[in-house]
Amino acid sequence: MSHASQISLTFPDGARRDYTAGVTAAEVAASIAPGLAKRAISATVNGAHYDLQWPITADASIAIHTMADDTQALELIRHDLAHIMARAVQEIWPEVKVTIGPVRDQGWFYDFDRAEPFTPEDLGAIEARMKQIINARDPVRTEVWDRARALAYYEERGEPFKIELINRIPEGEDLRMYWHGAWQDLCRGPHLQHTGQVPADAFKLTHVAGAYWLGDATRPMLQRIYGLAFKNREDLKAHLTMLEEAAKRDHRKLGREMDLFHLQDEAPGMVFWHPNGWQIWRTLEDYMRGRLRTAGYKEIRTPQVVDRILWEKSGHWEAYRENMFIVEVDEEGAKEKRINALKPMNCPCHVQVFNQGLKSYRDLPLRLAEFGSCHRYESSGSMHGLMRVRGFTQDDAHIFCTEDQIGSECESFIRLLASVYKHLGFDGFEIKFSTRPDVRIGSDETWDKVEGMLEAAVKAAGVPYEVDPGEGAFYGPKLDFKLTDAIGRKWQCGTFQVDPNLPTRLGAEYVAEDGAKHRPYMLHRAILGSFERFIGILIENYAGKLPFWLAPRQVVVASIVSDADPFVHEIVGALRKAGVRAEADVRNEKINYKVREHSLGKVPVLLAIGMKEVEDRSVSVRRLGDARTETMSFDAALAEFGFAALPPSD
RNA sequence: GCUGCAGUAGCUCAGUGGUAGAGCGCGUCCUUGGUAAGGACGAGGUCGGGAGUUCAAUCCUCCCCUGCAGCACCA
Repeated sequence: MSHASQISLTFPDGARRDYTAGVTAAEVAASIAPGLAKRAISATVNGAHYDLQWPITADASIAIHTMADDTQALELIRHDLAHIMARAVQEIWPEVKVTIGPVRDQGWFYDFDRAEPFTPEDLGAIEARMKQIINARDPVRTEVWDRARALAYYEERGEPFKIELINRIPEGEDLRMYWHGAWQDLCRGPHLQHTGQVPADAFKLTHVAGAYWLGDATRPMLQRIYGLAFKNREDLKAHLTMLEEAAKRDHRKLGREMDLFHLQDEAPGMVFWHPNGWQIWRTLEDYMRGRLRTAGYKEIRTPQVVDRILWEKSGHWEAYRENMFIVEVDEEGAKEKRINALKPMNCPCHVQVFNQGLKSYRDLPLRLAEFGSCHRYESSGSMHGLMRVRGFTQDDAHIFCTEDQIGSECESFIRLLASVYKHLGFDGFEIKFSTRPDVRIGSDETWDKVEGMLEAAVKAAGVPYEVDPGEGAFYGPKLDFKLTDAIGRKWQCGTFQVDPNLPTRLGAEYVAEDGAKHRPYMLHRAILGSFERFIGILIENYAGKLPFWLAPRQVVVASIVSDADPFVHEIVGALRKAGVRAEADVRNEKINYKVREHSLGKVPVLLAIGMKEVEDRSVSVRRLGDARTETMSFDAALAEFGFAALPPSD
């Protein structure tokens, strides 16, 4: 076909070299240095990641990767492992149908269609077979096939999922077929040169779980096998250790150990708070109440059970009924049952408060806050400890304002949120700015205006944000705030949404300077999101070791000998008077036992009191996580812990 | 909601077609011990709920509930 024309490749250091068109990255690497040729694994050409064998036909920028490039190396290793696993599965069970197997965080998965479930023993067998395939150092080859050939091939093999995939690939696009030894799979690549390049001791099949074909709940349920893979054994071990650490932080486990809360069958998704857990809640609520008061919010309280008439007006009955707890009541003398619903959100009730009496523009912005208890019928499979529940309380507020107040309200909200997160131990958070979705209400003009205001406000707050196009609510754009916890997980907690819709539906209006009635904007906003979930996040973030001011039991004063008991009680009394949550431990146990028990109970400070302390009116201080002890005077202890018990302030 | 797995003492878990065990915890007693488990004795279970098979079910079968891992959902 084409005669040998020259192309020019630009390297990361800016150097250019000329090659014959159709040159492969492997050949390019060889032309630079034999050592590089040997170590090369793939190449990035014009920003896209390719195999070494892929021909380069035009001028391009190129970077040759070796195993030293973590991002590319891990992608290739994990991607090849997906194929190797699928091959191993089909070698063991030829009747199993293959589907897709992408790379994901820390590893990969592959979805299979098989009548019998995979067992843990099966995973072991698959893993063993995978190691054989790796050790065989089978070459990885690729070919471009035309559609008809690929369809015929999979038709013959009886692979309906692959056929569907091919039919979903746009006409005219190349179909690439990859061989790992004699086994082949439709794949866009890239891959390593041979299976032996995959480290045989740095992967592990972890578990199997159901997953819908193409993520669609109406399609067949497949079996997804998950694997973890790294460049070497040490990295794998480190990751497994990290997973163990994360499991130790599980708030469900810590919640039991620290006696914070429980859940039981009779009330799925509803939390029974124990004294220790409820103490955390109240500390957090009091703190938030203080922050909201200074920020100019008014706290209100609205009903739990509200007639369906209001939900019909607000649109919830139509759009959200599936998720609502319905309460039917036989009213005296009534022909029909009265239908109520437990409120799933607070906004309609807040509009009712706004609507009482005539509001003037002088009342705006009106910030109505409620620690609003809501109930949502979440699907059974989605509940998870405190993180996803059916009964929860939001730190909710709705700001009724004019259009030109949106910007400044947003800005001060972001400042408040950042300060609260910082106080609660989360330094980092990210902002997602979600813009107009395809399906929406309101004019493009309004959207332009409101989006512009929101964006300007985020910019003014001086915090980085990402635009998430089309992800806004149907009624308006929003900001979502995701904080990062101590082990790098992200949690979406805060939100700020502009809503010109609900005030219209529920008839909110105010009298403006012109004497006419106008529609206010309504801003939905939350900082913590839900108390339940946020407390779960706090527990996991701190691995149960809450900072002093949040800890349910802050100080335990433990006697070493019972002759010290009167002084112990005196200390506890004085600490409580100073605002410290203190408890006495005068049980007939040795001090070793008490130290162990309260350390496991995550009490920040233990004061041990023996006769020495009684004699010079001092305390022996032992702080959580520190085996050293320190002696200080009774008065010094009172001053220190009384101060430490105060909530943080700027 | 879907797929798979699970539910035995307060907790963690073992176990068996003939109505059950350990450790921790709990109670009582002894012990007053100086910074991560002192000792002895004791109490405690309708083996998640219902139905079926069986002479007999905690164990086998079916249904339900709840939980766990994912998937889907999260206006």
